[in-house]
Amino acid sequence: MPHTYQFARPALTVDIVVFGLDEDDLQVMLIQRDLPPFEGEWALPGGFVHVEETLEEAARRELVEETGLKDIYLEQLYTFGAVERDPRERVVTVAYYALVNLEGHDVQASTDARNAAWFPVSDLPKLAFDHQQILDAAHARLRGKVRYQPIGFELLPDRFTLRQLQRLYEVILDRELDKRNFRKKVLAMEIVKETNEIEKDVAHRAAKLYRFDKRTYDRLMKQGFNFEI
Amino acid sequence: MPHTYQFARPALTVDIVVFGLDEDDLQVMLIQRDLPPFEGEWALPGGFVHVEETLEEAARRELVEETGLKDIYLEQLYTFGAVERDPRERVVTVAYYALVNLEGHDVQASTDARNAAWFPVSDLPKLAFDHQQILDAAHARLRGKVRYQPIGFELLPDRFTLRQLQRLYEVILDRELDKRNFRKKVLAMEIVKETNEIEKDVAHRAAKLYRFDKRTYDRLMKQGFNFEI
DNA sequence: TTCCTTAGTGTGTGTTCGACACCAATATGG
DNA sequence: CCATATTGGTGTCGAACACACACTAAGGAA
Repeated sequence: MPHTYQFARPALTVDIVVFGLDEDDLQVMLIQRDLPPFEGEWALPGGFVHVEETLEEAARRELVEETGLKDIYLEQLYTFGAVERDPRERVVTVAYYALVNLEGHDVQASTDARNAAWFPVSDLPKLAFDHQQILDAAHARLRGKVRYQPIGFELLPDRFTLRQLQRLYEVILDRELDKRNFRKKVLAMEIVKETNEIEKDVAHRAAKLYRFDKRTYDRLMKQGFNFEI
Repeated sequence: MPHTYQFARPALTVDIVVFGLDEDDLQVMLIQRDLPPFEGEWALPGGFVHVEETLEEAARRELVEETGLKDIYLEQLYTFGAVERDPRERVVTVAYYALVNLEGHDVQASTDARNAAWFPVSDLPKLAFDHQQILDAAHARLRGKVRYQPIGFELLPDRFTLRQLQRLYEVILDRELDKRNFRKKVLAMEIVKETNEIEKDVAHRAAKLYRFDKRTYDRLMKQGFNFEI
């Protein structure tokens, strides 16, 4: 069923940078390509935008198809339109980034006959197309955003310890933070609430579990704040 | 010369929100449409992306064609992809925003047989398509960005007074700032340099003219800073 | 020369940032 | 059961910064 237009049109795709938090690493979900070009190389999940779906719908659809991930935090990153970024033809891609916590979501590493896997951002394989550039942009955005928005909670399980939250920030910012100052700051902005529960099955003193205060969280998410920790 | 593809493709356009600074208002450049749909209504400058040009090239080309503006500060804003945003067919648009100073650039209000004009953001006509939404997003971005990047200098002439700079910030942030604290802060970050010149033709004490220190400016532009004034 | 308008300048107070060290609780292993 | 290893949890002090605030200086206009 061919479609004809008066002027040539670039193809339009979405690509998604999915960040996940491991015990001590920031990870990214990659797909091994089973078709040329770049056959066998690793690439970001993504695909063509259908005419009857929005960009975000396309991103969510591709995520489910290729990785099984759904109902996750997703945000538009940037649109990449270099003329030669795909060797076959002109392809413009709208990049999104996603945050998931590796414990909560059931990640089917392989669906759609493709090979999917997590890689630590600090040790990535060579990526197809300009996907390294897209990933760098997403990482930079994450680092920048964390300073003025309470982003990143999506990377943690529902109940978490303050230590986990701190490590999240340390991994994203790539530097160590002072424990006392961190706790002071986080508690002061009232973004988390103590629960009655404590950690289980740890070989040391168990930490209290916290959860976000959704109200404060959403408010700060909108108006921004200053997290120069 | 028709072009045929196996699957239907959305059309791809760029739209540009051009901000300019008047004596006391933040303004936006709009184009009056001479074709349906929305014939006669005002819209953002923009147009189709050609297959052999990048997105930014398309934005700059359309700006020259429709407003005569060139060599200006331009930054990608967001990509809008709602299915029904154009009543004719599926059109995805990559929005950019631009900053110019109204004194420096020779703005041909009308080129390309179209009617172009500046409007204060506080008093806009009804806009075609979803352009009001795009404009709101650009305005929000400008307000947000001004807090952590020395953006906005592009809105001023080459030499300017600190009073002008302050009014720029006041207009963007939409609140009054303390003169002494403002000057203290701006001078402390060494982003501007005093010149030997002073204002001319003013009916009161003439102010010193300043210009940016390009080195500091570019550095802060990259690494960001904190402008919670 | 008087008046009007904007330019230009400094201090003090409260708040926040950032550096820094020790005891508490629990599991493990001898 | 005692020792040890590991992480949890807490407070203070000095420095830097944010913010509120009011008067004199300069120049043109009437």
